[in-house]
Amino acid sequence: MPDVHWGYGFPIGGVAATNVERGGVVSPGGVGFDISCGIRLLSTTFDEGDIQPRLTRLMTTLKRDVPAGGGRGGIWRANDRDLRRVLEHGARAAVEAGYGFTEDLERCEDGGWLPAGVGDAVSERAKARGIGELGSLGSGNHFIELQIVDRILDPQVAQRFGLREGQVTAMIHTGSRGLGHQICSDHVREMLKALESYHIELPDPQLAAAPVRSTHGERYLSAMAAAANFGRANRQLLTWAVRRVFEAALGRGQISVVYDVSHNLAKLESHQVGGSRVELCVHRKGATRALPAGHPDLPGVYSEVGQPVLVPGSMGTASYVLVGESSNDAFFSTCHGAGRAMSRHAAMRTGDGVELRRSLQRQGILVETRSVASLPEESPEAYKDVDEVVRACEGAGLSRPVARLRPVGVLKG
DNA sequence: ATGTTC
Repeated sequence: MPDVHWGYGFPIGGVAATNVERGGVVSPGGVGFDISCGIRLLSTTFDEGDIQPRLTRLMTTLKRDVPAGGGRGGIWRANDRDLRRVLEHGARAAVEAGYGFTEDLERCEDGGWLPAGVGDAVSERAKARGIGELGSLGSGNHFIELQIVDRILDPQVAQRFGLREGQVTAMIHTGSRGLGHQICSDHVREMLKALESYHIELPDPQLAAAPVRSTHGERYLSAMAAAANFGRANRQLLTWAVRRVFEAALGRGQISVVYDVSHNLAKLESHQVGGSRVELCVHRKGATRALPAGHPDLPGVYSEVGQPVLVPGSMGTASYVLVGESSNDAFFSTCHGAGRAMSRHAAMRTGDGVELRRSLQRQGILVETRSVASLPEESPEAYKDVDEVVRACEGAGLSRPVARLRPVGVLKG
């Protein structure tokens, strides 16, 4: 994908499909450490004029109510049984516990959950790291952003997505936190020990892999599904927090899910390859699934137009909503964001966090964070131009732009 | 991305 950059084992912005029936492998490095990291977009019944006078209050409350940064707890004080339900049922478990509505799930990839039996493929350590982080933002490039629909590029599709010019939206970017990270580490280690038994030779241990149809492959995929469920429940819990914050600041209004989609996941999918249907294990790492109109896996509400694709820019630049295209020849995948142009280390040398925050504020973007000092890691300078990335995807026939969103408030981890 | 090195 055009937002490609260096990553662990596989690049971020990469799509790799393996043929399951012919011994194709699954590789944790092809998914990434932050399993099921992804974006959820919320539409609101509010307009820019409704939130501008209360923006400071909205952002302060959001910062107060959303645990962010490392090890700061989660919204849901979950017990072992709650965690188990989350690992097995994802966003559905969060909704059943009162953190949202059944309608939310309809507008999530996979209905918000993948079937996952939680055996010993999810280690006790992974569960211990996850239980206190249910409903937390994390750090790095994770954020909650309040945006204004700046431009509608495809009116018909935008209408179906529930988007109109001047409308307030909220974008949530987070993943599976320490739990997903631990699952990735655990399974890379397990697979490395088993390489010889599968006759796999690798140029680099970061490419650790096992056949999809093998003990190690199946164990990873079931743990990965549990982590994906955690990530989706996490975004559902943050949705609940956003709804509460809006209600406290602005009173009654409606906040709906536009879509929720992962950009770090491997999925078993059926695709047309060389004239026949084959079962593939499609790894998307920093790449977003983008189903075209008419695809059977789409929820009914989007079946006629195609899947919403949620593409965040960098902090302080626009984000996009795209839609899947039938001309997509990348196993129905497209970009996932602007993509880094600088390493975190190089980005830290571009300037001072306090100054960056001030400069964004001058552009009408209120930034709240617990760590101003690390803000330059996420400086817009450190990222590619999202408008160009989106154009490249359109030119390649991967996806088509539907709406451009401009930020007014950002909560960073 | 991450109890930023088990």
